[in-house]
Amino acid sequence: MNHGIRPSVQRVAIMEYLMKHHTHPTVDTIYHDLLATMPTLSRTTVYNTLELLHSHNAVQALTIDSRNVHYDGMMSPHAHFMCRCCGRIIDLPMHSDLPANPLPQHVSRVEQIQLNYSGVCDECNENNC
Amino acid sequence: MNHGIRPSVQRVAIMEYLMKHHTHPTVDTIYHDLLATMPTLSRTTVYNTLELLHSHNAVQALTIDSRNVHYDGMMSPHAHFMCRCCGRIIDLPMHSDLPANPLPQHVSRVEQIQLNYSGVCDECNENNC
DNA sequence: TACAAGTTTGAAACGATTACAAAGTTAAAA
DNA sequence: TTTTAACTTTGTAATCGTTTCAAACTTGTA
Repeated sequence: MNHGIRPSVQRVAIMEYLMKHHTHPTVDTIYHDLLATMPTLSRTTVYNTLELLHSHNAVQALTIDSRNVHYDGMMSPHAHFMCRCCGRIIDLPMHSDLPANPLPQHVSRVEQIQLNYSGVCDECNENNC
Repeated sequence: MNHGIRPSVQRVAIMEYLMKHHTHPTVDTIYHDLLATMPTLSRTTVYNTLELLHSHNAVQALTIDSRNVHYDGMMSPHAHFMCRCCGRIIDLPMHSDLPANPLPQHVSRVEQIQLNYSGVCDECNENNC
């Protein structure tokens, strides 16, 4: 559960935040939400911790949004959809057990796979936003 | 071929650059390379043009790299691999005709799909970089 | 209790991208 | 042609997510 990472108060709070909220938050969202209960929290700590968690494979760093990185505490294989209107990111099942293994040419090690969809979500489509 | 876009000198140069170079360049790479032959080219024009081409589905905007957007003039379905050491992005075949159609729940319109791998490329693995 | 290693913090720097207004270009009407 | 309006390019300045860095703080261990 702690992935060999020393569990400081801040790190635990950030990891718990990601386990609880499956909203694919950005650094800033996490920072602002946690600030309510941890008034001394620094944005840098959030950056550092997410980088640490990511490098220990405890969280995913989603690059679906070119504007900023989103984080995801759910590590089981699934895809993501981002609505280009409201920006929301939602989880999608990943049917096919994707081409992970037959190691592609020129590639020695595959460490991460992301399957990203984008378009318009139901809600935005109705509000033709 | 021109996707309903008025073909200014700059736009044609940028589109041709992407058709010729399958290196998934960033805005800055395109800007610098074209500057050699178009000394008055502005970085803003490159941004504007790529946004225009992208919105007309003439090019892909790859979000595989959280640092900056890369562009790809090849529109046939294929996946990408980015080496975390050298940063190079290479094309991979996309075997399985991916889950595009059975429209996922909560999604009204899928406009783009990206399948992104990352890890270490052969070359970097040898130079254990 | 003291020290060293590790962690957090906040300010400053960085760099990709966007906003904006002025100058330039193009196309079509008169 | 000439005029005019619409479109395009340009360069500067602003924005904002992220990184850098050093000082202050905390923790575990000697």
